[in-house]
Amino acid sequence: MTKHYWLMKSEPQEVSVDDALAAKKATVAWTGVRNYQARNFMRDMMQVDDGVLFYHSSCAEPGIVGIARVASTPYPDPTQFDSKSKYYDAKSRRDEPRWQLVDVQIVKKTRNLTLPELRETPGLQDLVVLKKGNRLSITPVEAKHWKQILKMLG
DNA sequence: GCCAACGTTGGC
DNA sequence: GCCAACGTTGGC
Repeated sequence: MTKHYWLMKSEPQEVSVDDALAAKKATVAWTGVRNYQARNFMRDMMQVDDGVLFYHSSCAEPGIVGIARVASTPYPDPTQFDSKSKYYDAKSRRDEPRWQLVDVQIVKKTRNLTLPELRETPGLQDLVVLKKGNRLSITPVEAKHWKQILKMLG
């Protein structure tokens, strides 16, 4: 099957690229997604070894801060069953989990390729995350954009 | 803190 | 099924 590419947003105050790097095998479970479209990307589209742009959002300097990969097949997000978690979902049942996630492994920390820099780069206008009003925490990235961004990050 | 944009909920 | 109200995201 064809390899896909993704941009995944994380708030650095929750899980930064450094937090992910410090984790065992530089791998984190992508917990907390509670949007159906983003979930569907993880559940239905992602495959092990898909490319991931690790993006910091809701912070002083939003931007791409690392290259990562999808490191697992989809499985139920454990936080949906944890009543102490802010991601707890009382309507989700163990025999029919509502929220699925994948593990994401950092391949390389990069410089911060900032949002303004992305916006002014010719050729990246169609990057989904740059579209007006976009709020999706996981967006597909076209192969040509992936290649261009990797080149920019050296 | 503001607010545009969008998703979800629930009354009808 | 419609749609107003409400909640959330996320840049600024």
